[in-house]
Amino acid sequence: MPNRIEELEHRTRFEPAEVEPRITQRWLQSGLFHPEPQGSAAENYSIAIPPPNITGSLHMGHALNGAIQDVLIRFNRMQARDGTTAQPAARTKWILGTDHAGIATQAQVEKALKAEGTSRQEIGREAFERRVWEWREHYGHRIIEQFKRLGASCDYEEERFTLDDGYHRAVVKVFVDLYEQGLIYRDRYIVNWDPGSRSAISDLEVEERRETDTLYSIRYDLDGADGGSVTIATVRPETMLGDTAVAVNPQDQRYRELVGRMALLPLIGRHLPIIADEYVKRDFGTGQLKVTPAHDPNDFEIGQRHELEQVSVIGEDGRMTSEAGERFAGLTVMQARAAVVEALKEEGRIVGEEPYEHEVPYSHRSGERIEPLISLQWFMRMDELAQPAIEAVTCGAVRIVPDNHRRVYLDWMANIRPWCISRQLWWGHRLPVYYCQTCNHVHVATSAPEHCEKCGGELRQEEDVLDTWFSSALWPFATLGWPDETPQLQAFYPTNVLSTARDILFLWVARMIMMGLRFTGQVPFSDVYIHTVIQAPDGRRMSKSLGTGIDPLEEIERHGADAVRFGLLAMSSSQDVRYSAEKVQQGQALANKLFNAARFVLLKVAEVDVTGAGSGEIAGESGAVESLRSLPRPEAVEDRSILPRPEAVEDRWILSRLEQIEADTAARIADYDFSHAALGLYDFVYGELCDWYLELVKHRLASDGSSTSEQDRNRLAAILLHVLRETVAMSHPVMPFVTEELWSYLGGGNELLAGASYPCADNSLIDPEAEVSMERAIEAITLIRGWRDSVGARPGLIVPARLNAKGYETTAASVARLARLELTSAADAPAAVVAVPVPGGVLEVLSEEGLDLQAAERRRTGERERLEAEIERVRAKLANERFVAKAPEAVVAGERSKLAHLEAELGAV
RNA sequence: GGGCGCGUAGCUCAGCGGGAGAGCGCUCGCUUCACACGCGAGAGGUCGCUGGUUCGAAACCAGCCGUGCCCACCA
Repeated sequence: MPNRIEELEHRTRFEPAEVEPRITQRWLQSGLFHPEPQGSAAENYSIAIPPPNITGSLHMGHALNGAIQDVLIRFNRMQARDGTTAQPAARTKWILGTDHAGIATQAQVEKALKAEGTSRQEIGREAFERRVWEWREHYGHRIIEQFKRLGASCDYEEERFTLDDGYHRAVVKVFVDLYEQGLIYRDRYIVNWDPGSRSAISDLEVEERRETDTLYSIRYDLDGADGGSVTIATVRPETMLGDTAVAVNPQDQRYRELVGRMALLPLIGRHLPIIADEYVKRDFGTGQLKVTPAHDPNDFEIGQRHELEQVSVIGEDGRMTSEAGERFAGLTVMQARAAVVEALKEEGRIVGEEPYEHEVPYSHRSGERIEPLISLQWFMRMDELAQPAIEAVTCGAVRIVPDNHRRVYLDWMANIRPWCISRQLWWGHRLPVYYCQTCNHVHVATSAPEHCEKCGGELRQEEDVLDTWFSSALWPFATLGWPDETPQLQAFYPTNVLSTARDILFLWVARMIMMGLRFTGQVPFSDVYIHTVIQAPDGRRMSKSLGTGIDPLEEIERHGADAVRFGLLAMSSSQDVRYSAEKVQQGQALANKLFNAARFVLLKVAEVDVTGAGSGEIAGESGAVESLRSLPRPEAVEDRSILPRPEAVEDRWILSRLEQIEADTAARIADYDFSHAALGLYDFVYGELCDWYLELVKHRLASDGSSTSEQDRNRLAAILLHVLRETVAMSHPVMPFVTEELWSYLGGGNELLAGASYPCADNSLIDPEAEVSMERAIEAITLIRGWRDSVGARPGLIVPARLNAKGYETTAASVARLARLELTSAADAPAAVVAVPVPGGVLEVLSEEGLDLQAAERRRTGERERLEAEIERVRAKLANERFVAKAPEAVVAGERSKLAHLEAELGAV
């Protein structure tokens, strides 16, 4: 041990690049991340990672969410290993895997093929699929490696893939079951057609862009001898070739007479019935609308209501079809638009043109403009699935954090629409649907039937694959072996929390809840945590295409994984936040500070140890240091011998602060308040432990031994080691690498910190019989003065805490201000002292318990009493007639709801 | 159009009923034997605007302005 500590002498900095790979190795070899499936999900803790795309590379969102989940996982793993409980250790598992990402992956491989001068059509489906699998073998694990660099403690030994064999079985079973239950069906429907990928894509993959186009007003003549015309407005004149009606609002007096007559479609000459439909807005344009059921979703619905013909003039390749007429067939949509306008102008039919700004749909994936088209697709009916998923959230079986997203979820679910689940791709789960080549009979089955059950004819499997989100929706249970009742499923399903960004709340989260309930009868997770979105430093969205992305891996390279984790967690406060390199820097500084504080203590303590003495009174037979090292944790803490001498106020103070920060950090992590958890650690380590406590205590460790007894030095060494160990252990979920490294010196064994137990706040260290009294505080001041004088430091401020006229306790800072006004040197300090300065001019109040007053108050009264006091206050306010009469309705209502809230909280305590 | 955020020091953000704060940046001074990824001392703010509630508002309420995100079928 001494040798190892000596080597610290020269490591004056924490070097992530040197430490991280070494630590990662140890973790991976330890098997700590791979729990055996035992016990029930209620006893265990699990998180299913949002599976990154195999095409993906770690971006800021992954890094943040990775850090968040890892904090939860590590924190809970450390809870689970708490040796103080008699129960068998619970298991903690972070379920890992990747998503096959249909469109994105296919696009990647197609790009590669193109570079080789070929195409998927050319090589055929089978060869193409082989190519994609090869691609996946090569590149598909990159992102997993990147998660390792982040320090993410996933179960790397059981990596799943949304397209592996077992997973496919789950997907097929779900499809077949839902088909048999009548929820999956085939229909002609207008879909968002992406000409780029030649596939239908979901509403959720459509991105609207604001563009300025021309709004044309076009005159259509009426059929009949009496002349007359209607004027319609459109930004897409090319679609008029597919018009099959003209519509007006039924309430529109102006056009009563027109309904039932016919208009003539210019250029084509088709007869268009004039119909009345509520959809038409009377005040837009002329209030006369052209209806193109085949190329506009709204018109499609109007068409359904009025049984209109559907004329498709745009094909799946994004070009005009023969239905558009010889003149236009084969043109691209934009070419056709110009040609149609020109033709109409020749006929003098354009009666108005104005610039018009509107939203134009683009494919999220291919970037091409969406063409709404009619095609034959597979759909899933959602209303029946949605109902239980709505109840799960309203009754609290699934808790959405922060809860303002609840309403968004519920609103969306209440208005849910059928889901188009088929995609015209080659990469994905091919639908388990088989068509008879002879009689067209449709078979849906888990395994391919040999012949048509009706006519015995040849069968051919559906070409389409399922929307990627179909398989993702099964993630939390399909990864654990469902539909088999595996031990994994039993031990880890349902999972505890799903952490994700809010943009896939519907795309993914809602669907997992629906599928989980339908197929397992249980919610897939009890909490949904919606994390912050990190924007680029300039406030724009971080995106590769905008060039605003910041690569987290580069940041890790530069500052270390701990620093990046700390920074991201510290940033994750509100809904959107800008990336702040400074927070990462702050994290780096903290890692280094912690490292050096530990180094200092270890080197000093080693000296103390060498002097060897130690007395039985302190900590058993040998010196405090040795005994502390060898003792397992709980005993060490409960060993009263490490309690400080009553007069050592600063010891009592740091120990009580330690207990407080432990309680706070644990509570913050449990509350998903990661930024305060991280920043709280920073404040403690910097502001209290290093700036203040270590500075105060230095002279007591001085090796010349002039000012302190050997006994005190031993005792102090024990306290220092204790504080340091707990601080390091407590910081581990946020900064796993430095802390693991330090644990190899502090841990007293070969145990990894990742597998150790989380320190729990322990009030036994705050001995009620040894409260810091006024007299003792004075002694503390004497001590501090002595130290200050000995190092020649400037006089600090030493002031009393006091109550103001109203009886409120003043805060530390207000005391500071008072002190600054009234005192200029320590010599003027009043005799009764309960507050002391810390470097930098900030004051920390030492109460009679040696703590800050609020914390002391909390401990004294307890949570229940605090709530009761709060409730009493609010009740009194509501009982005040003047208040109720004069305050705005909303204020009173606010107080009432606050009261209700507090009462509920009290009930929960 | 609806919903949800955010506007506090030059920058990024805490604070959310009684003191205007942190990190970074800036100025000055430190080879103080854990740490220059450090230590000490400073400068810097009508807490977006207007009203209201209150003994007291950066914080609570209303309205406005600015800004960002999500959802939505207005041709």
